[in-house]
Amino acid sequence: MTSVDDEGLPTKTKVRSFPAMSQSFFSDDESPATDDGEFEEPEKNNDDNNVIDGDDVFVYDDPSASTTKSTIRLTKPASSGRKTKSKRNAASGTLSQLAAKDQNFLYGGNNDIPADFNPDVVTSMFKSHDFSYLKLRPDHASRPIWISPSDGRIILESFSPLAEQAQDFLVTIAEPVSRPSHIHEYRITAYSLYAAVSVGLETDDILSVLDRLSKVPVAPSIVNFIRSATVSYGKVKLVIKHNRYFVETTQADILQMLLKDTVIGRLRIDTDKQQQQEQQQQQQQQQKSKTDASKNVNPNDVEAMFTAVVGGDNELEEDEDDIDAVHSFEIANESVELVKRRCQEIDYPVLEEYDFRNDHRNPDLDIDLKPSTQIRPYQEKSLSKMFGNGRARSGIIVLPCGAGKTLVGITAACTIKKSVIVLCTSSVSVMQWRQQFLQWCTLQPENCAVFTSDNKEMFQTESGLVVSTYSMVANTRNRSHDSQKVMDFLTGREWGFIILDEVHVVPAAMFRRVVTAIAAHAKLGLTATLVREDDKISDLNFLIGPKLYEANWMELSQKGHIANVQCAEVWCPMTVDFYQEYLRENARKRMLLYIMNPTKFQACQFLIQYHEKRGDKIIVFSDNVYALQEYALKLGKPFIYGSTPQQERMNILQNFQYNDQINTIFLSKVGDTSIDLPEATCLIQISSHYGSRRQEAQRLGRILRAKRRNDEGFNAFFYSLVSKDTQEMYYSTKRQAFLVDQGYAFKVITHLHGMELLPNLAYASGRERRELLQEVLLKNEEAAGIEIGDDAENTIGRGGNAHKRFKSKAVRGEGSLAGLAGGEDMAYMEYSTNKNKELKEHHPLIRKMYYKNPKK
DNA sequence: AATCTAGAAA
DNA sequence: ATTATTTCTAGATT
Repeated sequence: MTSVDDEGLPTKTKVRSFPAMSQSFFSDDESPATDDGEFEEPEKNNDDNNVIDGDDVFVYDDPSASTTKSTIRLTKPASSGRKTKSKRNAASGTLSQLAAKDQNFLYGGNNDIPADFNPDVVTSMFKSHDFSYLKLRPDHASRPIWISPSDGRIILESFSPLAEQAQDFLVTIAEPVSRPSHIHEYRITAYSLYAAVSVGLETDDILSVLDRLSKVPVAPSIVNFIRSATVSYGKVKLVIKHNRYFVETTQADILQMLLKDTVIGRLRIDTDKQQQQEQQQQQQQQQKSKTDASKNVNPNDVEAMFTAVVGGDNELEEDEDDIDAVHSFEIANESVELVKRRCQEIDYPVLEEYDFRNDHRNPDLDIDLKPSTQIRPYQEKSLSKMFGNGRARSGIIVLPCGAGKTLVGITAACTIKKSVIVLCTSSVSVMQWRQQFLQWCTLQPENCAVFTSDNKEMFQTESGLVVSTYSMVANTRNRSHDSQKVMDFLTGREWGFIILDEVHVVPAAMFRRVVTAIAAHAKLGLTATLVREDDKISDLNFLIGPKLYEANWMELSQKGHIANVQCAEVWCPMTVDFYQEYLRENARKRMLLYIMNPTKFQACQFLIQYHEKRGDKIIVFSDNVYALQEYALKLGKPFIYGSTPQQERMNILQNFQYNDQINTIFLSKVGDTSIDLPEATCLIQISSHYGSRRQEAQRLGRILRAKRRNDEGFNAFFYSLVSKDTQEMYYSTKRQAFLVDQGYAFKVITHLHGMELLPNLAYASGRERRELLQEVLLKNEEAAGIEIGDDAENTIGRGGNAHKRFKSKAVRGEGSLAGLAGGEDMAYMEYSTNKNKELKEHHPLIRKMYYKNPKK
């Protein structure tokens, strides 16, 4: 059953590529091991290897026994609570790491943790701790979770009868870390607890439910952690009054504490004299005491701080007089972010709730869902987290693409019924949001304004909806006159509600400005992928609010809300020629070589043909524009990339959607965002942006909304084509991490059965392959800055980009322009011969060395 | 009014 | 540690 196509590959390569995926354990449908004693290795069933549709087309690598074993060992102490010494040496990792095929070791050479292992992803929980002292409860088998006493990590057995309830509960109190099929991992953090309490759970509820579900008694360390994290919640509020921000608390001692805080105290600003409120005098007093305190007290000296607070008799007396009074001080709009961040650090996360029903200062907006609008259960669930106590809570809702994020936002807006502002990433989605609003609810078009570069409207009524882009609002550079007018309008009023589409972009320095620029009582962030490759994602906690709800992709797919997707990674061996060059070139040039790998091209061609026959609509993604054009032109398929004019794009997309003859399109990065793609059922990825998990997930999302999803046994397909033994394999693993955490299992396909038999297979002959190689090398030279006039391919593309390139060429001199006019073939010839010479000049010994050290 | 260009930013 | 590619807007040009 297993067949590996290793023809023509260096021996070294063959050996190193053999260890296969370890996630087979998780993707197997066999029931996981029980709790009594040793885990049993799941029986390997070779028939199960052929997963896709039962067709005899794809052959997968057999899971290697050793890898599987180490995987199983790891899960055991997690679910049973018993950990023995012998198990500590197993490689460690989060479940995501375990579930993903661990390709890192391909480069590490052994099973030790490679040096480039990301410590954020992998914890040493199973490696350095011994939990065998924990006593299992007699009825542990019927309890589904286990909690690590050291770091609040929770392991859930998702096959337990109680799993579904437990999952609902855990999603509320903890962050989902990884949710493959059998074992789920969560983590309790201060912020997740804050979110839990903010949706209405009491400390004792949390503890008692945890205790009921846990296989071992909940450790005192965890109990303490939960108690201390939840006790200070909700004491500090941030409210907007007349478009200004106030920090509020009912407890004077907390106010004292905040004012004495080194960060927050300084950010307090004097409240306007005209705006005097009853607590004005109090504030002055407190300010005095604050300055006193900060004079005398070294902020680093906790002891002194404490006595300063306790010793301040006069304030305390005052406070006792009016316990019910609200103490507050004003902060500037710009300081909001700082204050929120600081409050979180000192464990007094600010509460941002909007009591919209009792807000009579801001005019209501006449907006309601149309009666025909249906809300799905999970959408309702996410909204119930937001409006849990009759108020609007700021936070983030995470739903996969195609699951109806827009409708969630609209429903929330219809609940609050105040002026709404929607921000999204591109002007295309601006129009979509507007259209969706008009489609799903009773909002009148005159209440609905759009603010983009070529459309600057304001609503004339006293309340309404504005849709805009982040860059439009965040822009600080010179604005046009109209733009400035609209901006003044946006910043000069109070907004009831702000919807931030694709929130994961917000933490970027530029986009976070919008959060401070616009005063909104309630904020809702929507996203499918709450991950970034930098560490800024946690900033969302104080920029917007806690994560209110995160859908389980697998669950939605099982219930038919999103399509069921088969993910596969196709390993394409490099041809000998290409691998030789690959080993020789520097990192930058290597990329083109592994993307243009002829085997990969063939695999792509084969997959397209196979799926077109099945009647699938196929999208091929390539980040690299050169490769995109080469592939598309060679296969005679339409393609869209950045500089494809709008008209052309529409044309191609329309054809793709309705024309039976056009079943495949090629897309560059533009397909990731900003294009409203018609539905596709198959997706092939030939090149991608390094290790971006977000991009991978976003691309997968393109096939989740397929209408045929409810057909019996319908599957959508997601292929990632990877050149074997190249950098690409490493990136590929990183990219998949998010999806693997969502429970997707990537199958590894090492051989596409019948590919060689494909008629008119591209690059079947050695001559064609060499020509391609030369072309690619030529392209490399050009990219490195050598002037040659080989840009002819680009002009064939449907892009308006052509002129751009011509222009840049023209600057370089008349000679290259002449080449463009018709001499390009000559250029090819010339460089081809040069390359050939270079090839021969390499000493055989040197080549051998490269084989030995493929990393170099 | 459409189209292009530059600069910034992701 | 960082490229390449793409987007966005405002303003100039046709």
